Amino acid sequence: MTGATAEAWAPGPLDRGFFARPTLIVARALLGHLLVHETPEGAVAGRIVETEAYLGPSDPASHAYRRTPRSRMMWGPPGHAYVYFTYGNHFCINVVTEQEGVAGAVLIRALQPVAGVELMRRRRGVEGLRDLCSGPGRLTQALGIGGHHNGHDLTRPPLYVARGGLDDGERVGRSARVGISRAVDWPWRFFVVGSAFVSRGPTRPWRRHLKGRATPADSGPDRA
DNA sequence: ACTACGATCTACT
DNA sequence: GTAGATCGTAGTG
Repeated sequence: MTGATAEAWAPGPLDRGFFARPTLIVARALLGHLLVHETPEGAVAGRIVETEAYLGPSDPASHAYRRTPRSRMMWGPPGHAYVYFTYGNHFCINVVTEQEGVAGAVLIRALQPVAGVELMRRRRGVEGLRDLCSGPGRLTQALGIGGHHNGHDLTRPPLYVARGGLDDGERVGRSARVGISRAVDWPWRFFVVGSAFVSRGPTRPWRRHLKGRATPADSGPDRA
Protein backbone atom coordinates (compact mmCIF):
# COMPACT_ATOMS: atom_id res chain seq x y z
CA MET A 1 0.00 0.00 0.00
CA THR A 2 2.21 2.76 1.25
CA GLY A 3 5.71 2.81 -0.07
CA ALA A 4 4.91 2.01 -3.69
CA THR A 5 7.02 4.08 -6.03
CA ALA A 6 5.61 5.88 -9.02
CA GLU A 7 7.37 3.48 -11.36
CA ALA A 8 5.61 0.57 -9.77
CA TRP A 9 2.14 1.57 -10.89
CA ALA A 10 2.19 4.64 -13.08
CA PRO A 11 1.79 4.38 -16.83
CA GLY A 12 3.40 7.11 -18.90
CA PRO A 13 2.01 10.61 -19.27
CA LEU A 14 -0.89 11.27 -21.62
CA ASP A 15 0.28 12.70 -24.93
CA ARG A 16 -0.28 16.27 -26.02
CA GLY A 17 -3.04 15.36 -28.47
CA PHE A 18 -5.30 14.50 -25.52
CA PHE A 19 -5.26 18.14 -24.42
CA ALA A 20 -5.37 19.73 -27.89
CA ARG A 21 -9.15 19.37 -28.07
CA PRO A 22 -12.14 21.53 -27.17
CA THR A 23 -12.06 22.46 -23.48
CA LEU A 24 -15.44 20.95 -22.61
CA ILE A 25 -14.36 17.63 -24.14
CA VAL A 26 -11.09 17.60 -22.20
CA ALA A 27 -12.82 18.57 -18.95
CA ARG A 28 -15.02 15.47 -19.09
CA ALA A 29 -12.34 13.20 -20.54
CA LEU A 30 -9.90 13.98 -17.70
CA LEU A 31 -12.14 12.25 -15.14
CA GLY A 32 -10.53 9.01 -13.99
CA HIS A 33 -7.02 9.93 -15.12
CA LEU A 34 -4.22 10.53 -12.64
CA LEU A 35 -2.38 13.66 -11.57
CA VAL A 36 1.11 12.59 -10.49
CA HIS A 37 3.90 14.53 -8.77
CA GLU A 38 7.28 12.92 -8.19
CA THR A 39 9.59 14.80 -5.83
CA PRO A 40 12.68 13.95 -3.79
CA GLU A 41 10.34 13.71 -0.84
CA GLY A 42 8.26 11.02 -2.50
CA ALA A 43 5.70 10.40 -5.20
CA VAL A 44 2.07 11.38 -4.79
CA ALA A 45 -0.84 10.79 -7.12
CA GLY A 46 -4.58 11.22 -7.22
CA ARG A 47 -7.38 10.20 -9.51
CA ILE A 48 -9.23 13.15 -11.02
CA VAL A 49 -12.88 13.08 -9.92
CA GLU A 50 -13.96 16.71 -10.44
CA THR A 51 -13.12 19.33 -13.08
CA GLU A 52 -14.37 22.63 -14.44
CA ALA A 53 -14.04 24.02 -17.97
CA TYR A 54 -12.96 27.64 -18.45
CA LEU A 55 -13.01 29.01 -21.97
CA GLY A 56 -11.68 32.18 -23.55
CA PRO A 57 -13.25 35.55 -24.37
CA SER A 58 -16.68 33.91 -24.77
CA ASP A 59 -16.71 32.86 -21.07
CA PRO A 60 -17.35 35.70 -18.60
CA ALA A 61 -16.25 33.57 -15.64
CA SER A 62 -12.86 32.74 -17.16
CA HIS A 63 -9.59 34.48 -16.36
CA ALA A 64 -9.21 34.53 -20.15
CA TYR A 65 -12.40 36.57 -20.64
CA ARG A 66 -9.94 39.40 -21.11
CA ARG A 67 -6.28 38.87 -21.90
CA THR A 68 -4.07 39.81 -18.94
CA PRO A 69 -0.50 39.01 -17.90
CA ARG A 70 -1.72 36.46 -15.38
CA SER A 71 -3.87 34.44 -17.78
CA ARG A 72 -1.58 34.50 -20.81
CA MET A 73 -0.78 30.84 -20.21
CA MET A 74 -4.36 29.98 -21.21
CA TRP A 75 -3.49 30.91 -24.80
CA GLY A 76 -0.34 28.82 -24.66
CA PRO A 77 0.38 25.29 -25.84
CA PRO A 78 -1.99 22.52 -24.70
CA GLY A 79 -0.94 20.18 -21.93
CA HIS A 80 0.86 22.83 -19.92
CA ALA A 81 -0.10 23.96 -16.41
CA TYR A 82 -1.79 27.24 -15.60
CA VAL A 83 -1.23 27.74 -11.86
CA TYR A 84 -2.51 30.84 -10.09
CA PHE A 85 -2.61 32.14 -6.52
CA THR A 86 -5.89 33.29 -5.03
CA TYR A 87 -7.51 34.53 -1.82
CA GLY A 88 -4.07 35.27 -0.42
CA ASN A 89 -3.71 31.62 0.56
CA HIS A 90 -4.23 29.06 -2.17
CA PHE A 91 -2.88 27.81 -5.47
CA CYS A 92 -5.12 26.28 -8.13
CA ILE A 93 -3.95 24.18 -11.07
CA ASN A 94 -5.44 24.09 -14.55
CA VAL A 95 -4.53 22.05 -17.62
CA VAL A 96 -4.32 24.20 -20.75
CA THR A 97 -6.46 23.00 -23.66
CA GLU A 98 -7.17 23.81 -27.33
CA GLN A 99 -4.61 24.62 -30.00
CA GLU A 100 -1.92 27.11 -29.09
CA GLY A 101 -3.33 30.58 -29.68
CA VAL A 102 -6.85 29.58 -28.53
CA ALA A 103 -7.64 30.20 -24.86
CA GLY A 104 -8.97 27.39 -22.68
CA ALA A 105 -8.14 25.46 -19.51
CA VAL A 106 -9.57 22.87 -17.15
CA LEU A 107 -9.47 23.50 -13.41
CA ILE A 108 -8.73 20.35 -11.40
CA ARG A 109 -11.11 20.59 -8.44
CA ALA A 110 -10.76 17.25 -6.65
CA LEU A 111 -8.69 14.08 -6.56
CA GLN A 112 -9.13 10.65 -5.02
CA PRO A 113 -5.83 9.96 -3.24
CA VAL A 114 -4.08 7.01 -4.88
CA ALA A 115 -0.43 7.08 -3.76
CA GLY A 116 1.74 8.95 -1.29
CA VAL A 117 -1.09 9.38 1.19
CA GLU A 118 1.23 9.82 4.17
CA LEU A 119 3.11 12.61 2.41
CA MET A 120 -0.21 14.24 1.57
CA ARG A 121 -1.22 14.07 5.24
CA ARG A 122 2.05 15.64 6.29
CA ARG A 123 1.69 18.50 3.82
CA ARG A 124 -1.96 19.11 4.63
CA GLY A 125 -1.81 18.65 8.36
CA VAL A 126 -5.02 16.62 8.41
CA GLU A 127 -5.70 12.90 8.59
CA GLY A 128 -9.00 12.24 6.86
CA LEU A 129 -8.66 10.73 3.40
CA ARG A 130 -11.56 12.82 2.18
CA ASP A 131 -9.97 16.05 3.41
CA LEU A 132 -6.68 15.67 1.54
CA CYS A 133 -7.57 16.56 -2.05
CA SER A 134 -11.27 17.49 -2.09
CA GLY A 135 -10.92 21.06 -3.32
CA PRO A 136 -8.67 22.96 -5.73
CA GLY A 137 -6.62 24.61 -2.97
CA ARG A 138 -6.39 21.43 -0.93
CA LEU A 139 -5.11 19.25 -3.74
CA THR A 140 -2.31 21.62 -4.73
CA GLN A 141 -1.15 21.67 -1.11
CA ALA A 142 -1.34 17.87 -0.87
CA LEU A 143 0.67 17.43 -4.08
CA GLY A 144 3.20 20.16 -3.35
CA ILE A 145 2.17 22.29 -6.32
CA GLY A 146 3.00 26.01 -6.24
CA GLY A 147 3.47 29.06 -8.39
CA HIS A 148 6.76 27.81 -9.76
CA HIS A 149 4.80 25.12 -11.62
CA ASN A 150 3.03 27.71 -13.76
CA GLY A 151 3.81 26.84 -17.37
CA HIS A 152 5.17 23.38 -16.58
CA ASP A 153 4.62 20.79 -19.32
CA LEU A 154 2.19 18.27 -17.84
CA THR A 155 3.22 15.62 -20.36
CA ARG A 156 6.61 15.47 -18.63
CA PRO A 157 7.71 14.37 -15.16
CA PRO A 158 7.96 15.26 -12.42
CA LEU A 159 4.41 16.65 -12.62
CA TYR A 160 2.16 15.01 -15.21
CA VAL A 161 -1.19 13.46 -16.09
CA ALA A 162 -1.13 9.66 -16.43
CA ARG A 163 -3.67 7.29 -17.91
CA GLY A 164 -6.35 6.04 -15.60
CA GLY A 165 -9.98 5.55 -16.49
CA LEU A 166 -13.51 5.19 -15.27
CA ASP A 167 -14.77 1.87 -13.95
CA ASP A 168 -17.76 0.27 -15.60
CA GLY A 169 -20.77 1.74 -13.94
CA GLU A 170 -19.12 5.03 -13.02
CA ARG A 171 -21.10 7.90 -14.50
CA VAL A 172 -20.21 11.48 -15.26
CA GLY A 173 -22.40 14.19 -13.74
CA ARG A 174 -22.53 17.88 -14.62
CA SER A 175 -23.45 20.98 -12.69
CA ALA A 176 -22.84 24.70 -12.58
CA ARG A 177 -19.32 25.83 -11.68
CA VAL A 178 -18.38 26.68 -8.10
CA GLY A 179 -17.19 29.96 -6.65
CA ILE A 180 -17.83 32.24 -9.60
CA SER A 181 -19.98 35.37 -9.90
CA ARG A 182 -20.64 35.46 -13.64
CA ALA A 183 -22.15 32.82 -15.93
CA VAL A 184 -23.20 31.11 -12.71
CA ASP A 185 -25.65 28.72 -14.40
CA TRP A 186 -23.46 27.36 -17.17
CA PRO A 187 -23.12 23.60 -16.47
CA TRP A 188 -19.41 23.29 -17.05
CA ARG A 189 -18.45 21.39 -13.89
CA PHE A 190 -17.90 17.64 -14.35
CA PHE A 191 -17.61 15.02 -11.62
CA VAL A 192 -17.76 11.28 -10.96
CA VAL A 193 -21.25 10.62 -9.66
CA GLY A 194 -21.19 9.17 -6.16
CA SER A 195 -17.49 9.75 -5.50
CA ALA A 196 -16.74 10.49 -1.85
CA PHE A 197 -13.86 12.72 -2.92
CA VAL A 198 -15.57 15.56 -4.78
CA SER A 199 -15.25 19.00 -3.20
CA ARG A 200 -18.93 19.37 -2.45
CA GLY A 201 -20.44 16.46 -0.59
CA PRO A 202 -21.08 13.25 -2.48
CA THR A 203 -24.82 13.51 -2.19
CA ARG A 204 -25.20 17.22 -2.83
CA PRO A 205 -23.95 18.21 -6.28
CA TRP A 206 -27.38 17.99 -7.88
CA ARG A 207 -28.99 20.52 -5.59
CA ARG A 208 -28.95 23.56 -7.79
CA HIS A 209 -32.34 24.84 -8.76
CA LEU A 210 -32.89 25.82 -12.35
CA LYS A 211 -34.17 29.30 -12.76
CA GLY A 212 -36.25 30.16 -15.80
CA ARG A 213 -34.82 28.18 -18.64
CA ALA A 214 -33.72 24.61 -18.48
CA THR A 215 -30.04 23.77 -18.56
CA PRO A 216 -28.61 20.53 -19.91
CA ALA A 217 -27.93 19.12 -16.45
CA ASP A 218 -28.01 15.48 -17.54
CA SER A 219 -24.83 13.61 -18.12
CA GLY A 220 -24.01 13.41 -21.77
CA PRO A 221 -22.54 10.38 -23.51
CA ASP A 222 -19.60 9.24 -21.41
CA ARG A 223 -16.49 7.58 -22.53
CA ALA A 224 -12.92 8.66 -22.01
C1' DA B 1 -0.87 55.31 -6.60
C1' DC B 2 -5.00 53.36 -4.67
C1' DT B 3 -8.89 50.20 -4.12
C1' DA B 4 -11.66 46.11 -4.63
C1' DC B 5 -12.00 41.46 -5.10
C1' DG B 6 -11.43 36.84 -5.76
C1' DA B 7 -12.05 29.62 -10.08
C1' DT B 8 -10.79 29.08 -1.31
C1' DC B 9 -10.28 27.13 3.24
C1' DT B 10 -10.80 26.97 8.10
C1' DA B 11 -12.71 28.00 12.35
C1' DC B 12 -16.36 29.43 14.93
C1' DT B 13 -21.45 30.40 16.28
C1' DG C 1 -24.40 28.95 8.16
C1' DT C 2 -21.30 32.91 8.45
C1' DA C 3 -17.06 35.46 8.81
C1' DG C 4 -11.99 36.22 8.73
C1' DA C 5 -7.59 35.32 6.71
C1' DT C 6 -4.36 37.19 3.39
C1' DC C 7 -2.06 39.10 -0.94
C1' DG C 8 -1.49 39.20 -5.95
C1' DT C 9 -4.04 40.81 -9.89
C1' DA C 10 -6.65 43.94 -12.31
C1' DG C 11 -9.22 48.01 -12.90
C1' DT C 12 -9.55 52.94 -11.88
C1' DG C 13 -7.79 57.72 -10.98
